[in-house]
Amino acid sequence: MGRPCCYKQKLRKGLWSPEEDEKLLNYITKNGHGCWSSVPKLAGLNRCGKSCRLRWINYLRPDLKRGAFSPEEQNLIVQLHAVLGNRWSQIAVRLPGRTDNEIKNLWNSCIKKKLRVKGIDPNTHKPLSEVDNDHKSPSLSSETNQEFIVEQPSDFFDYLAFQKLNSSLEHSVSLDSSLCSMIPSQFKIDCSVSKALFEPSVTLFPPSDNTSRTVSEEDYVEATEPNWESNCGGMINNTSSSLENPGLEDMKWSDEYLNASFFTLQNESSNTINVKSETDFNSNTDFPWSQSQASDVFHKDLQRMTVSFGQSL
DNA sequence: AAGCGCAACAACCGCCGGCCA
DNA sequence: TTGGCCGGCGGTTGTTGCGCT
Repeated sequence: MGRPCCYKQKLRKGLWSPEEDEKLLNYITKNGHGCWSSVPKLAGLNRCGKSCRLRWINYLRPDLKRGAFSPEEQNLIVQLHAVLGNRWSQIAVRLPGRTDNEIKNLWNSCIKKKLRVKGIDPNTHKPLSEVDNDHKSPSLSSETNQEFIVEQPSDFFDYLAFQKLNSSLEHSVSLDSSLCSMIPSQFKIDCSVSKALFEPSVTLFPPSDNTSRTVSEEDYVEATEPNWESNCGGMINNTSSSLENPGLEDMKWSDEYLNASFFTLQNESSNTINVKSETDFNSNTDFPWSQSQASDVFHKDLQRMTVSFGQSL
């Protein structure tokens, strides 16, 4: 555990030369990567397999999108971060052509700062003033570099990052019934009794054109003056399935769940904001990776969620 | 021109989980 | 069941380029 790879050999480290890039690119183009540990030897590189893998994934892969992140992409990252936290690889799956490393760097170097300037805590996606008041809250270790760590099962809604109780709704968030049924039983009371209000996904940029967007224009939050009261909102719809399903611990991660929309944001005009389900993403013909790969990722993610909340669903 | 600070990007490190003998 | 190997992930550090003084 933790042993540096290829520690016995004197392998080259640091920046990659154009010659090394060419060797690796040529080799993988012709042969595929196969077992990464054998790639450097076969490609004639004095690098460890891990380094080759990273170079390929983050730089040489032909399906990478080059150039700056668009405002739409940045908004999407913020929205996804609110849901997924620091799971960069999960976020990257939803941004075709972008790598987890790239997104992580953008977040740490740029987006974090922009959110703070706009008075939003990048860890919790709450207004900074609220976060200050929440310092005693055990739910988030915001003072450490372990961002967005859910420490208690009771923080299920913190995990979803839209947590907020409020009775005045203009926008509602309704969990898909199938997802609601996955919520561990100890949270059911929140589903059925309280209106768990969801803060909106924060956007850094106003919609600039009519390109495909995850969030409808009506739901754009004026970033310069965040109006949580009017934009937050929603409740986790309790459904009969969630109440009447007594055997959560026996529940399996069936295709039905995997194909279900993760959740849907609704505003009063019935426009919907879909946080796309894996199925939606898979249907994107531009998506460079296989459906099974993406599905696996989603499956894994959901399993992690259950582990996080100490339940086997 | 030199020095400095900062932002962006690239790469490494340590850990974890899955797989397999 | 156990231990080693491997790939993947997220945090962190190092490097580079640019603007400012």
